Amino acid sequence: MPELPEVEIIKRGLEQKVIGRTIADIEVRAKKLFQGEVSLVYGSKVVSLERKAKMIIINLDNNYSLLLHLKMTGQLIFDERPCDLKTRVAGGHPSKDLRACLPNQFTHVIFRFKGGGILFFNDMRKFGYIKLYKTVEIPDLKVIADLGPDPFDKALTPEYLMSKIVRRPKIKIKQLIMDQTVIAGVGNIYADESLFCARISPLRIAKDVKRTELVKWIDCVREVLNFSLTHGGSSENTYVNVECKKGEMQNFFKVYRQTGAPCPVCGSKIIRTVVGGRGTHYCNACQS
DNA sequence: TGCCCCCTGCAG
DNA sequence: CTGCAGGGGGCA
Repeated sequence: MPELPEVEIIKRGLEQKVIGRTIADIEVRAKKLFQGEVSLVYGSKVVSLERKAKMIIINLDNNYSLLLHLKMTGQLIFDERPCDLKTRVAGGHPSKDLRACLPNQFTHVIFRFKGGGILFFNDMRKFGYIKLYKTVEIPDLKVIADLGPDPFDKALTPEYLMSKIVRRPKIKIKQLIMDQTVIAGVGNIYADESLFCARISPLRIAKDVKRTELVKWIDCVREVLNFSLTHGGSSENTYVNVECKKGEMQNFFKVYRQTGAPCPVCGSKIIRTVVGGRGTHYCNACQS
């Protein structure tokens, strides 16, 4: 579900809530979604958070780190209530905002903090995960080490993209920009929206995309991601922030899931097709 | 490089 | 009922 803006918003929200708090208890309801020995985490304090592509890393003060991926439907919800660590019963009722998120049959992992505060990991489709590693191991994990630059990183240049394209002469531009080893954090929504912004068809063979178009696309992807960040991310489906609030970006989609609707630029109908097994939306008149 | 799959819910 | 869903690993 969440792509770069949504994960970034969750990460920023979590920073405000959990940095400096001590993890007293972890309740793992779905074993599959938590890999590692929970007791290694008990008594450790959260020192910092990082986002890498669509992953969140929670660094602890005992030389361990938690690596989280929300995949399609993961949610991280923070509840300020105090909690009895023996009975695992929270005091009082969740706030009105949280009620829609807490806890439900999709709550698979629950962190309880010393002195109060509960973090819920919900995931309807159970694709997400939390994994415990030694902090020093994180940079060498394949899923981290292989990542391309963040879209806002100055290392993302047309020359860099062209260097990636050379090795894969048949790849379509949309598949290229969704490859996390090329660019970290762009998923289906922002691939479609950024390509529309740059007037590049998602079906174009990447090697046929001109340098000037790549320059435009880099501007566009940054613009689209920033726009989404300022509008709270996309909540077309299950995305909510740590306070269980939806974003508004879905109200501003120009092509994504707008099949049959008029193109906001030229009025012709938005088309849906499939690229790399993913629903792909574009304007055949504006994008070539 | 393309397809299947993990899992569950929802729209048509 | 079928098809679809924003991720991405594993397989041929």
